[in-house]
Amino acid sequence: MDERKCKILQAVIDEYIKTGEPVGSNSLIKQLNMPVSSATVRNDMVLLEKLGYLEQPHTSAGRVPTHLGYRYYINNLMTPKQLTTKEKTLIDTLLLQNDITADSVVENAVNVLADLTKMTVITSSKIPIFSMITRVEVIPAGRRLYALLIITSTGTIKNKICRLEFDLTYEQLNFFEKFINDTLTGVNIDSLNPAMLQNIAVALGSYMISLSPLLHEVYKLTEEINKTTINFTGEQNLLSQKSFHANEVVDLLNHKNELEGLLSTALDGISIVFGNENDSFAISNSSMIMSPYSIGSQKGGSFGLIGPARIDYAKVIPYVEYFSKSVTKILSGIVLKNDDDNDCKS
Amino acid sequence: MDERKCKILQAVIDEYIKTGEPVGSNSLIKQLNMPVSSATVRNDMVLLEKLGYLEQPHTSAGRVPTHLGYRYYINNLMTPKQLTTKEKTLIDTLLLQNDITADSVVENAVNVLADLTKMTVITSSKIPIFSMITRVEVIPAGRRLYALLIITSTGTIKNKICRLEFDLTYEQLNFFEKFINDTLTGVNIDSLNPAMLQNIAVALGSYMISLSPLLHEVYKLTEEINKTTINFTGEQNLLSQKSFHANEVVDLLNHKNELEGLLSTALDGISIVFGNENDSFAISNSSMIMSPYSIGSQKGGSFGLIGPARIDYAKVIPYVEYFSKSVTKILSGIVLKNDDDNDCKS
DNA sequence: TATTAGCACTCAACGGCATAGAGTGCTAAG
DNA sequence: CTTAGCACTCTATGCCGTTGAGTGCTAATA
Repeated sequence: MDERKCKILQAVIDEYIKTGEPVGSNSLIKQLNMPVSSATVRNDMVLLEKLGYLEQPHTSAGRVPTHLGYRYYINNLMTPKQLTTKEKTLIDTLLLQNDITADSVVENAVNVLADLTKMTVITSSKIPIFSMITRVEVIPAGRRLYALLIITSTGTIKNKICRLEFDLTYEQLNFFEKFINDTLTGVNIDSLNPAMLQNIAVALGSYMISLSPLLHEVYKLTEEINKTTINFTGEQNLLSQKSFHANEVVDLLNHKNELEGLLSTALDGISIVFGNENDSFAISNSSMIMSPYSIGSQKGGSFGLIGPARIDYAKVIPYVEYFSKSVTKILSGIVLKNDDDNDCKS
Repeated sequence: MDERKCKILQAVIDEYIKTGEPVGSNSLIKQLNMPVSSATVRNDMVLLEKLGYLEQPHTSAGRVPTHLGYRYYINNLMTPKQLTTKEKTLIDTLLLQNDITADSVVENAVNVLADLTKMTVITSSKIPIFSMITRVEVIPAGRRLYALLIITSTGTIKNKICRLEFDLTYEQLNFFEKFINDTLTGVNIDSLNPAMLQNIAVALGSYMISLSPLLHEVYKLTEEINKTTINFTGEQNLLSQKSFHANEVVDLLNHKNELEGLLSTALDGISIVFGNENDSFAISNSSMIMSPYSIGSQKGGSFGLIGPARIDYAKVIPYVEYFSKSVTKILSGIVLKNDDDNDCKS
């Protein structure tokens, strides 16, 4: 891979990303005004094809990048278009417009990212994993109906309404609320498990029979908070990609679980997957750019941008990097703020 | 419109719904073994075309129903395929699997309906309009953070986290919670308005300055509950319709507001709209079957099934009718149940 | 008068065929 | 190692001609 071959590979991919058409030797030298002839370029392209970086749709067509080609391009050739300070301040403003709870930060960020890049964004969020229970509330909401509410240190509120088989007295409810808050406040929400639940039930003492159904519902609610949530934004952007069939897209969107698996493999920094390389992400000629975000030193989730393989990586990757960093910073700030002073009642 | 012409129109539409291909006079007499010749059928078809019930894609093609044709078919010709008792009991079971709150009933029903009919279902839900406030809770959730919670008589729980500019004391909070519940419990949620809010703020007396921001947030939350929500289910079913372009579908899904307007026009019983007949519902060759549901005597919302114009109306309409009735019944039951005995604290 | 057999006509769909053009690989010369 | 030149390949495009389903019209029939 001498310098000229690199230049040619880069030019082919740049051009292909721009036009979506196979790139031939002639159009290449015209556009690049290289001091060599098209024949030379052709010879080099044969080599690049042997190396697996390019391929031909058919004999008499130009060259198209392979996944390997894209990877080489991303790692060695492209010059990322760094964000301007103007863009950065715009993003900063947009990201801070909804910074009260961790959930809302991520949700908002994903929207902004999909909007700015005109791509489809997918997030898997594990935020609850390192949040603590801040408060549990039980509120009568009708005949034998009770609303349960859990608030976590990252600002997540989750509620649920449940129907019991019998009525509870005011006294029972009061006891339960005090008991459950004494027991669970400050507990990490992912540390709860059936065994622990059993112990807590026993600790209810004489109230066990009447209150353990409610306890069980609380547990079920924590389980729900615990689930990794996965969300799409900007699906329209995928559907309006004319190179994709609606059916493929629908298929993709229906396989959230596989995508979650993929996203969870995202290592620090940017990683990229191509469709067909991987069974769980199978729209042909598509790719996903992934990056995780964290809270403090712990992993908080990841987001991935999905689009055709010929994404403008040079432009999009800096975006993803900046978002990953910003979201991490904002989330870490929120945890600090909320832990800071949590006792306004004192 | 003599009897034979009706039979022919019906046969054309039945056949077209089944195959999606224009129907010709020959295939018609074969399939229908009518005691007349194809020439006679042709003569009749010319008439049906003049009446506006049929049209030809081009001169040498068979006939295709027009919107007018479908309407005539639906109103006069088709024989609805009534649901069997088996189907009814299945639906009943499915509908009752989540009957705790009004919201969950509707959400569940829409899912089941989309699933059974393999179509896209859209709901506009006005449930909150006739629900009363059952309880308002304010829960400290971090530094200057407060979780607000409103529970309504139909089981809707809506929460929101808000950040205030200053800390509140335990005493202030306690006062607010008692005050706001005394003031708002039993109030219809759509009867709140800015003027009323003003009065309540004044009634806060010496607490007004410190607590009116919180009051304002409560009001904003009621406004949010009040909004007509509109939801899609089974979008995949639309996208996999090969007669629709992905772009059209995306367009449609992005125009929730127009659809809400359309849905709100749904009168009692079934109504049907065709695409292109109406600007706000513009996928060509599509149609929507709508029906409202109620709670007691008040309108609760509507749902609409969206699909190609050649829906199997005879099959789908009875479904929609049955759902409309069932949901109405279940919702009315919930309101009764929840109003029944609302004072377990006594 | 309503029906029908017969027939000429229309038009989309399909396949075959020639052409144009972009691009290639190879070869031989610089 | 580079390049001019050339034969070759293959898609895309457009132009028939054919096929077949379906039509409308007419004249004969019940």
